[in-house]
Amino acid sequence: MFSNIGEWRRSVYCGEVSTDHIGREVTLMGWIQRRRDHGGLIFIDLRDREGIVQLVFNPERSKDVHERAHCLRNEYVIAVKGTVAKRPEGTENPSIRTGDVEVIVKEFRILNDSLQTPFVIEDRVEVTENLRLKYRYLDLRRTALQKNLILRHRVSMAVREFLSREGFIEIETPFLTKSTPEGARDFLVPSRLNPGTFYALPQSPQIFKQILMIAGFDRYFQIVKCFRDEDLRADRQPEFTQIDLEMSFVERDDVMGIVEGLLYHIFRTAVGIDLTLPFPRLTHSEAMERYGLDAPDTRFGLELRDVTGIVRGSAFKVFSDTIAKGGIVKAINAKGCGGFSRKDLDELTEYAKTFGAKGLAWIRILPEEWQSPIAKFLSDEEKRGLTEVLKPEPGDLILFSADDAKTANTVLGRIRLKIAERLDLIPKGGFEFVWVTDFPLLEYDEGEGRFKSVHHPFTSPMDEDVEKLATSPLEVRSKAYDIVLNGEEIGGGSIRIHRSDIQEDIFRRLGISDEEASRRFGFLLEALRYGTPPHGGIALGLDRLVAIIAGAESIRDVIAFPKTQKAVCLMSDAPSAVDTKQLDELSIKVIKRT
RNA sequence: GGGGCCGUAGUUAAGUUGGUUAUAACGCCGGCCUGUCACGCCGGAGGGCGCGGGUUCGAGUCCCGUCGGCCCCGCCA
Repeated sequence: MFSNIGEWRRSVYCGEVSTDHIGREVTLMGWIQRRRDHGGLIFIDLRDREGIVQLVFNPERSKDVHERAHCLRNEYVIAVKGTVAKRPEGTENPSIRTGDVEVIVKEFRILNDSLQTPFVIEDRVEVTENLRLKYRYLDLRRTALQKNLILRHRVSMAVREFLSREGFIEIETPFLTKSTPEGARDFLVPSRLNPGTFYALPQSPQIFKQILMIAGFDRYFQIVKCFRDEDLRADRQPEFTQIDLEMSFVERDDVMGIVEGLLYHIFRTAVGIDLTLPFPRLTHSEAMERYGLDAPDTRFGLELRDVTGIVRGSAFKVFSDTIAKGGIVKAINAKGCGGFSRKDLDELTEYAKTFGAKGLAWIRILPEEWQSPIAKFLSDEEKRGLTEVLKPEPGDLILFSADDAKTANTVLGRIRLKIAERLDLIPKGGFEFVWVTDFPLLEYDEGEGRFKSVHHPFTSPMDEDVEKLATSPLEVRSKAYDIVLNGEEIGGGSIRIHRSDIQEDIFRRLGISDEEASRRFGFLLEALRYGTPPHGGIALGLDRLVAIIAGAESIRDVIAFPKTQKAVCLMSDAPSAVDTKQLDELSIKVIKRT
């Protein structure tokens, strides 16, 4: 039954057979997508990477070939020789690219059969994700995923083209590297040759790329896997890919300019869209004030308003007490949401609570009155103030969050997104970029009782804020910048500290002792003393970028072999236990925990 | 560490206040069919409801536990 391909070689991809081939003999190799057996005529859709084409087995052409075609089933792999013909008038299929032609089969070889697949290989067939992940090789046969991975390839090519042209040199950095104390949890790799010691997989090539700048490469880039052992999300995998780059003798605008050029080139060549440059910029505090989040979705309005000044002395104690304690009150006018039911509002409140809100105050704007549990506490003056700021009209819904600034903003920022989703305010198919700049350098970690870097400890403070490091460290801004696309952070970078004295000072302020700093980062601190040029860079999340371009819900749909939320590969069943012998060689003993 | 949703033929789903033999569509198998393309028509096979307990005369339906998938909070310099 089976044949080898022998001397047969593909002459054209199934999806590329066109009217140009009419009358010519072609050789195709592919998978059987579907069989339509009319008893007489048999039609088979043959699929390969580029698409499908209809094969015709006609008993009048060859009784033998037609006879043999009866045993063909879905996902069998066959090679076909036949003549391309224009389809008879009226039988064209405009829904496929090859729909004007068909291949009259003269001869075919069955290269392999297939079990019945656990699910049908078709985009419109919805299958649960665990099944898709277990049979990833079948899932990847579907055109949607093939398209995504081909898009990903085109984006990668565009990156290499553009950055090479701009003088960036692609240099590989080690995967077996050193654990760093700050940041995410490391994946560790035991060293057999050095029992009891471990490499860490890189969370990013950060230090290596800085050292490449010290080494004088001037411009570096890499499309590189990074590893972080943290919990997964729709947009987070334990291993993910960064477009990593670093430049010497630059300031912030130079890096941002290169990234804008890079994204322009990516969208131009891989997507066919001309972006408008430059991208708008927001400072971090502006983003927080107007959108409540440091990754604002600027595709729609519905901006947050600060009403702290209006309700400072309010009889509604939740407002006035919060403000008295240093908090703020933010409000949003959800246009046209006045019809939200009590249940809707309760659900919204529950949602708000997941982000730390204690509650969510609301006012329904009716033609004659403001309907709300808090309306009776609001003075006429407060109502006037709110009216001026929020411009409420009958049918609107006003929502408030009162809390410390960060919580109040976050809560209402999330509510803003929820409302926009519900009101269908988010334009489909668009790409809105925005830079977020002027991040604080440090934040205070209550849990650990120390300062932490907002970006990373190598980020340079703003020159004009350096002296505030000693007096009011939380007010020091950094030379960090994030690039946000459609409300998702797709990259972040900064100008780095290029002086060892400042770097040591920052480590001290982060509560990292000189001893620890030298143990963990000693090689960097030493390198910084040997003529380090000013430098900075950025890393873009390739998975996220491609996912957004592809319109994918999750980055799993743009990664060939992704892991589940428990970081398991359902296809290969990694991670798994290993032989005691392997552990012995590594001087590792597994402790069972109850 | 926590919250929510989900798990029923190969697949996707339905399954009433617990009550005869667990439904449907697609897929699969067989037959018929020379212009279909989500081909059509006829016929057929296929599951005991993720797993383990419990309540009950009786459990996909209720309870407890457990495993797995997804979304989210924390976490992700």
